Amino acid sequence: MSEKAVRVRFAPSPTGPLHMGGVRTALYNYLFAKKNNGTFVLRIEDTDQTRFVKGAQEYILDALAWCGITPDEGPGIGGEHGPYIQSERKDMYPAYAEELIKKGWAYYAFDTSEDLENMREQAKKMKMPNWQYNSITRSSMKNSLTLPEDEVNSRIKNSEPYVIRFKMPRNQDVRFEDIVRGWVVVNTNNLDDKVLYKSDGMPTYHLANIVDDHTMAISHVIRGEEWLPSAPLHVLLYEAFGWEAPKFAHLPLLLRPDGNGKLSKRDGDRLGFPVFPTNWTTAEGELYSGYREKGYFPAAFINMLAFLGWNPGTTQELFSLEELVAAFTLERVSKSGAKFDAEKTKWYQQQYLRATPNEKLAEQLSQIIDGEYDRNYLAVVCNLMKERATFITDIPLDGDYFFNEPTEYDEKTVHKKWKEETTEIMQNWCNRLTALDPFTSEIIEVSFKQYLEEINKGIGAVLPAFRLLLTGKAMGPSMFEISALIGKEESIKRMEQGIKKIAKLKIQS
RNA sequence: GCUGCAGUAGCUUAAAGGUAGAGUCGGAGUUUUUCAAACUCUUGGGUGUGGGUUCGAUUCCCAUCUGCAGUACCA
Repeated sequence: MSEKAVRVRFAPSPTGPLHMGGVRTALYNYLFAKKNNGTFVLRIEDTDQTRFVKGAQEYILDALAWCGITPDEGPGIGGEHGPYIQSERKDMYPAYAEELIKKGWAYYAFDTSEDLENMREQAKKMKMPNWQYNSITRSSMKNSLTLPEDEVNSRIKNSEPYVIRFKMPRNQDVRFEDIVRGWVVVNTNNLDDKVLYKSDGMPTYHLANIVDDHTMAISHVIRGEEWLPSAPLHVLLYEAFGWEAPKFAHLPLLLRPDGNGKLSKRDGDRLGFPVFPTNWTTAEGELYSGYREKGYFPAAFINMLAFLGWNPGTTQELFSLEELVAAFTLERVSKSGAKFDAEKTKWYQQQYLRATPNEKLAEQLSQIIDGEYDRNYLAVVCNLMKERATFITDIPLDGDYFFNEPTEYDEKTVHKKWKEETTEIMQNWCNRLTALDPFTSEIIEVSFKQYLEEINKGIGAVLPAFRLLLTGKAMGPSMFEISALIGKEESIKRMEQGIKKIAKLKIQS
C-alpha cells in the first residue's frame, strides 16, 4: 500500500447557506485530515451558474469559522493547488474533456434539451418511464458517434451548442470499496451517458470533481450518501484518465426528527430548531435561524454533529474538537441514516454551559444584559444559575432578580404559600436579617434555621415566601446565596416592599 | 419502474457468531429547603418480517416488507 499524504476536501456549492448536514460532512473531513496529519481543503463548486446565490460563499466560510473547522487550503486562504473556486478553473476543463474523446471514452452530443425532453415523453407513453441516454439509445441520437465526421466538425466550427457525454461501457461490473459501506458493485447497464461538459462552457460536477480531486492530489473523498449512485461513474472516469482513484467514504444521511426523509432546510423552523449553523436571510427576506444566534456554543454544536453518524465505541459523549480528532475513524461511521434529535442537542449545549468557567460566562453575560455590573458579581450569578440553564440568555431571563427587583409575584405561590400569618413571619424574619453581620449565606442559613425552630415551622412553609419576596418566583437556586449576593440592604428593601405588595394582592383576591 | 443504501428501546446508538448494553427523553424516589436544579433508582427492546446455515445469529445466506437516496446540460 502506498502511503500517500492524506488530503481531503469539502466541496459545497454556493447555492445557499450551508446546511448542518454539510457542516457534518465538513467536520468529518476535517477530523479525518487532522487525525492523519493531513490537509483539509475547501473547494467551491460553482459550475452551475444558474443556481449561484449571492453571499453563499461568504456564508460557508463564516459558518465553518464559527464551528472552528478551518480549512488549510481554500478560497481566501490560499494553497499550492489553487484556485479553489471551480469557475476560476474553467479554462482547464475542456482539455480533459477532449482527452476523453480522443481516448474513446466520450463523445460530442448535439441533442437539445427539447430533443431529450421529447424523447423522454415518448418513452413514457410507450410505458418506459425511465428513458436514458446510454449505450443503446445513443445510436439513435445526434452525436459524434452517429453523425458523419465532417458534419460533426462543421457543427462545432459553426459554434452549434453541444455537450460532451461519457461513453458508458456496456454490461460491465464496476466495483469499488467504500470505507463506510464495504464493496459496492454496480453494472454499467444501469448507468447512463452522463453529461461531462455543458453547452455553456462549464463542466458538470462529474468531470470537475474528478479533475479537481486529481489535480489537488485528494487522497480520500468523504461525502454524503446522495453521491453513492454516481460513484461508479467517477470510478470509471479515473480509469478513463488512467489516474489512481482516491478512497471513497459515503456518509449516512441526516434524517428529519419527525417521520422519514432527509433533513431539509424547512424542517428546522417548522419544528422549532435550527438547521443552519448561523442565521441566513434569503434575498426575499425570509429568515432561517442558526445555532449561533439561538445561543448554542460552537463546541456543543460540533459535538452533537459528530455523533450523528459516528460514535467512539465507548460511553463517552462529551468531546472537545481535539478529542474528536484523536478518537475519530471512518471505520466507526455508521451506514444507516442518523435521525436528528433537537432535545439531545439541547442537552449537549447544557453540558457545555455547565462546563464553562464562571468568569468566561460572566464575560459573555455582560454583553447581553443592560447596565454595568461587577464582573465578580456576574460570575457568582452564573455559578448559581448555570445548573438550571441551557443557554446564557436563560440566566438573565430566569434570574432577572439579580438585576432588578421583582415587579410581580408568582401567582400560584402567593396563593398556596402565603398564609395569613406569613406577613408577620416575614416581617420578623426581615428584622432578623437586619441584625446579621457579616451578611453571608452561611450565617443567613443558620439564622433562618434557628428562626424556624423558634416559631416551630418547617422549611417548606416559610422558604417559598422568602423566595417570593426577593425574587418573585417559585423556584431558583439557594435563597441564602441569592440573599447574600444581592446584599443586606437590597434584601431588606425587597422584603419590606414585597410584604406590602403581597398584602395588597391578598386583599384583592 | 429501475439502481443503490439502510432497518437494534420514542430518539442517538453499542455489541465485528457467544447472557442485547449505554446516553437522552419519560417515570418514580430522596434531600425534615421550596424548585423545572442536584442525587438515586427505574419502565421500556429480543434486533422490520419470514425462512435457512450453525451447538448458538443483531451479526452470515435467501426471500419479502418498509424507508431513504439517485435516476437533470443540479451539485
